[in-house]
Parts: sequence; structure tokens; C-alpha cells
Amino acid sequence: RWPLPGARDSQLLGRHFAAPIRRGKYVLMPTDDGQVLLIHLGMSGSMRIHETKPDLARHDHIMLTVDAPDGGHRYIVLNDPRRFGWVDLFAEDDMAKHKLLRDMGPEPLGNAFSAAHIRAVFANRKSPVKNALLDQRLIAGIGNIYACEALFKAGISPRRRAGSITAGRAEKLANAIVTVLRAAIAEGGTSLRDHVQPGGEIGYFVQKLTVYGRAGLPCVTCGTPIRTIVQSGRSSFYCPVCQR
DNA sequence: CGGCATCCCTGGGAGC
DNA sequence: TGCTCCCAGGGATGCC
Repeated sequence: RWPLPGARDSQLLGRHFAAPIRRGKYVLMPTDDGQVLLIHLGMSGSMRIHETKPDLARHDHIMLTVDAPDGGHRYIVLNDPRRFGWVDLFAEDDMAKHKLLRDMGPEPLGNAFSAAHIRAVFANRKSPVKNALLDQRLIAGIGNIYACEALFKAGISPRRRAGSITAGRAEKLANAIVTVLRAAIAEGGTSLRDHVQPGGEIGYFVQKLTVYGRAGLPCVTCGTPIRTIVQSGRSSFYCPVCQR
């Protein structure tokens, strides 16, 4: 998405990667010499790991050739048709102050996430709760699909002001977020188009979506047609009866 | 600071 | 079949 002024492939040549970690929607790959390779897949990006050297295809931007423990090689390819994703390479010591990471909220599947956290960061906020869920500074890692699905599960209208979320609603919302994310991960993600797992498998959570992409179709709970509205430029899908 | 519109980019599907 | 238009999983940026 933007150039890497300081980064050269030679900075990674011969290095070993430690176990990669995920933070929000970022993949972080630390090296044995104190660097971190950061990757964000944007809307259309994917990373695939090939057993044999692949021919580079359209929109393949980066290929990492790595030695594998079995003595062979693996080829990690970053593909991103829309180029909304980005890559950075920086010193591990700078991670805490990294512009893209420093302000990120807690992991919804981590210990710091709770109904109390939701109440604290939503308090006095006038924006719709849907917008607040997409704000990575409040909670990390929730995207448009899972925001819609979690709000449906919690019975909360996406239009409700974030600041009006009571303790009871916060409890339902926290549980819904965790449940939806765990279920989606278990299904390998939501493959609307571009998403694939590293082995190339698609994700099947698309078959379990209750509101996202279902405008006009009956609510799975009450049969009322699912409604769609635009909030800060993103589509929200919800049941006007079940979600208040 | 909060909130909103705009922009980045390609490609698939709908409609004609 | 081919054209145009609209829309899409994200988020930085700039404006009020």
C-alpha cells in the first residue's frame, strides 16, 4: 500500500523467524535478530504456504522462501488484489510505540476483554455501537462481518448509541463477540471471495452468517426481513425486531 | 477529541 | 457477449 523506505529484502536474508503472533488484524513475524515483519491483509489479502516453489500469479506481491525443519523449503506468498493491505519491517524494540500498534485495544479473546471493558470504552460515546465495535482502538480485531453478527447475537441494534449500553447489554455483547469469533475461527473464517487459509482452504463461516449479506431475507429467529443501512461508509445488517 | 466523508485499488456480479 | 455501474472483508487522512 505504501513504500518501505528503509526495508530491503537483504534485511531478512538468512534470518530465522520465531513463532508468528497475531495482534488484532496484524500478523507479526519476529526474527532471531530483533526485527519484526508486520503484515496486514486489508480486505482482499491472503497468505499461502506452498510446499513447492509456485509460479507467481497476478497480485502476488511478496514471496518468502524459508527452510523448513524437515530439511525442505516452504514458500510463503502474500497476494492482495486490491492492495489495501500493507507490510512493514521494524525493530522489535519499537513495537510498543509503533504507530499502527500502539493505540490498539485489547484482544477480544484475551484476558483483558470483558463486559466491564466494553462499558468503560463505550461510556459517553455518541457514535453508534456498530461504529464503536469497528474502532480498533477500543477493541482489536473486529471487522464488519463479525460486528454485525455479534450485535445480532446480543440483540442490540447497530444504531444504538455506544454510550447507552448498560451492564446487561455489555455482558451479552461481550459474550456474543467471543462466541462469534471462536465459531468463525473454528470454521476457518468467512470466505466471501478472497479469503483463504495458508493451505488454500476456504473458510465456511459464510454458511453460518445470520444477518450479514442477508438483506431482505427472513430473520432466522423471527422471520422479519433483515434490514441494511450504511454507517460510516460500511453496510450494517440487522433485524429491526430482534435487535433494539 | 469525536465524527464524518473521502480516498486508496481491483474485480465480480447485476442490469441493460 | 459486452458494456457500465455498483459494491466489497479495512483503515489512514483530512476536514469540521
